Amino acid sequence: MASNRISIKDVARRAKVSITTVSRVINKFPSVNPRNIKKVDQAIAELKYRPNISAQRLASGTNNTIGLVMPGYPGIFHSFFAIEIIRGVGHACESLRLDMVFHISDGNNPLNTSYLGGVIFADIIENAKQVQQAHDENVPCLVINNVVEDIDVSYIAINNFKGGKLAAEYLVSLGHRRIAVITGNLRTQAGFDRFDGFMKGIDELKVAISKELVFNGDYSRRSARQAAEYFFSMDDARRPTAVFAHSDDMALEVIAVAYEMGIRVPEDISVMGFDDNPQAIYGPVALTTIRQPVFEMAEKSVRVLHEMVTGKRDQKYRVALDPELVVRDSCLPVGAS
Amino acid sequence: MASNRISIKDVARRAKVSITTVSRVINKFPSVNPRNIKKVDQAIAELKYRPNISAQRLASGTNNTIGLVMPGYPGIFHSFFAIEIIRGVGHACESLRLDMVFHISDGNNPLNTSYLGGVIFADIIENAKQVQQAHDENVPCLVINNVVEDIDVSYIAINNFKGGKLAAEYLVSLGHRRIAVITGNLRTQAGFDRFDGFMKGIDELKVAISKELVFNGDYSRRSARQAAEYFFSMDDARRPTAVFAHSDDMALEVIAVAYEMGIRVPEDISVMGFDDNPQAIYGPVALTTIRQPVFEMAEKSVRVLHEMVTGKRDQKYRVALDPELVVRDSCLPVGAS
DNA sequence: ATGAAAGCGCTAACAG
DNA sequence: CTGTTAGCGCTTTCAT
Repeated sequence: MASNRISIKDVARRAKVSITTVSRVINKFPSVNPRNIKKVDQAIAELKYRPNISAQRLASGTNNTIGLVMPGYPGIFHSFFAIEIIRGVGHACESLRLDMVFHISDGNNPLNTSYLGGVIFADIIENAKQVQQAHDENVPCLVINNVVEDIDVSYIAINNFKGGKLAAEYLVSLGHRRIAVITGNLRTQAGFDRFDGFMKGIDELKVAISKELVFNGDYSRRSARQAAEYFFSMDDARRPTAVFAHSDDMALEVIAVAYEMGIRVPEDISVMGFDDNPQAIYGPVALTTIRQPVFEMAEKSVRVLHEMVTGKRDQKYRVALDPELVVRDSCLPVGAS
Repeated sequence: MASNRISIKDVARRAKVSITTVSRVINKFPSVNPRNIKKVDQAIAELKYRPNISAQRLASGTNNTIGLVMPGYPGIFHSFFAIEIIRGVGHACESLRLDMVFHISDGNNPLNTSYLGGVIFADIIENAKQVQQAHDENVPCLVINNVVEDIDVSYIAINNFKGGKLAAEYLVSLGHRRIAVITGNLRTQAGFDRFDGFMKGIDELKVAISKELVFNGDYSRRSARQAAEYFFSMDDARRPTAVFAHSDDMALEVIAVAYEMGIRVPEDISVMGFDDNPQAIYGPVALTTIRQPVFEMAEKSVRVLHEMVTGKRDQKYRVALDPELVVRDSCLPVGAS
């Protein structure tokens, strides 16, 4: 432990008051004589005193540490999603003066929640047990990016179904009929729902999509490249006129492959992404995409959790935020080149 | 605080032993009767008991929480560097059973280190004060990615100067004479050193580089795109035959722009990166780059810090790791197309 | 407005 | 191998 030898006693002695008074000024009780406040503040400064948080927590029985547990599967850290979550949660913790302890988990080791005021699960992938456990242990918890039905916990999710549908409707409205899709990891709820929403949307509009235009990706650029090479090597009659990638990153890769092969976007083919990653604005074409408010979701999750931890909220918080269509330059009506 | 009412006393009562014995089995003391271990473990399981970490810390005077403070400037979170740091630190904490509290900082608010066993600073950008403060407060701390001379702290850095030089030497050995460079943020030590090393390397080899071939970037893809457009619009006599981007991300963007403009890599122009980002292997050409072991550096930093925190290391740890050249397919001898 | 004293839940001598 | 007893540094009654 850091040499933090000076304790509240030293401060009290130096300020010639009781430790209780010192405690009071530390915790900004209103009932302290201004003179004493001054003396104590001065003593604190001179002694470079910093309260021992473990002691504070033990004595007060409070805990403003929250855990952020992220699925640890390979590649997640390179995704826009993960970064935005970390940023959003980190930012909110900073402003609420909460400590965030960060956990990468593959779901195998049980989570030690004993020193956590609450925990935020960034998606549930292979680690539903941990959520169940936290819930069983009565630790306030909240799940991000996942509509959870089987456990009675709070969540803030994105309506990915609607996002997929939005994409389908937009592309079809542009006259596209041969629309390829590069899915995310279908074993995740987000991946599945986007695909599901897209297909249902297509279906409702009486358009059919052949199986060969569905490429099972995994959010990686690598899988997008494979998909693009596959689609672009098709002969004219079968080749898609539009491709909907389930992440902006993948869409960007599709565009890159297109240019490498001398195919222009959007003139020769329309490309649509999902995320609204700012990176996607500065390429050769600004990307048309489905925006999902990840940062906001992450921030909100901290605020809600904090309310639960502090007892200001007793009931569960369960919402699915709507994504929205962001039209930029990478999609054109079919035949408009 | 999470309802964690059951305490060590309850366990002791239930197992019919003293709380000390319970404490001993919790902390895996070797000297406990197997029978008692069993009884205690059972009681713990039945009661769903989880020790109160604040109490443990207060009583033992230890603290296995470490802080990771990252500079909060825009864009950092989208960099390979930041992600690798988080991954590496997170991973090492996981295996050392340390808690990592994550801090995004613009360097303005002072850092509260009172509950931190130690602190890792991921680079120093605008926040040298915080490092100084932690050092003054006697909190074990370690700086990553920065050779720090003016404060007496430990650091693990990368020899970026050497990295830049390596790039210069390789490109020159390939016969290139008009070599463009897209720098990172020159106000960071890493950015400056890479550039410095590169220029010195060029210089030693008696090659001159005109000012117009130096583009002041900032690690963003956006700046790389600007740079590429600028370089590629030059007439044949002035146009560079190779470009060295100070990050793989930027190099990838250069390649993308090249293909968009019908310029082939490496046939028409050689491109070199810096990082060894796995993303850079799957593009149209596998990227030749300078590898810097960021993940390893991050992991190592946790281990070293942990030694400092636990008193197993008393002197400062100060190293600069060597980067290495990774030759793949994006650079060709000049005129070899 | 202030202080004395009793814990918070646990670990660490110290005996036995 | 086990239990008793002090604290760790702070907050919180309860008096004053």
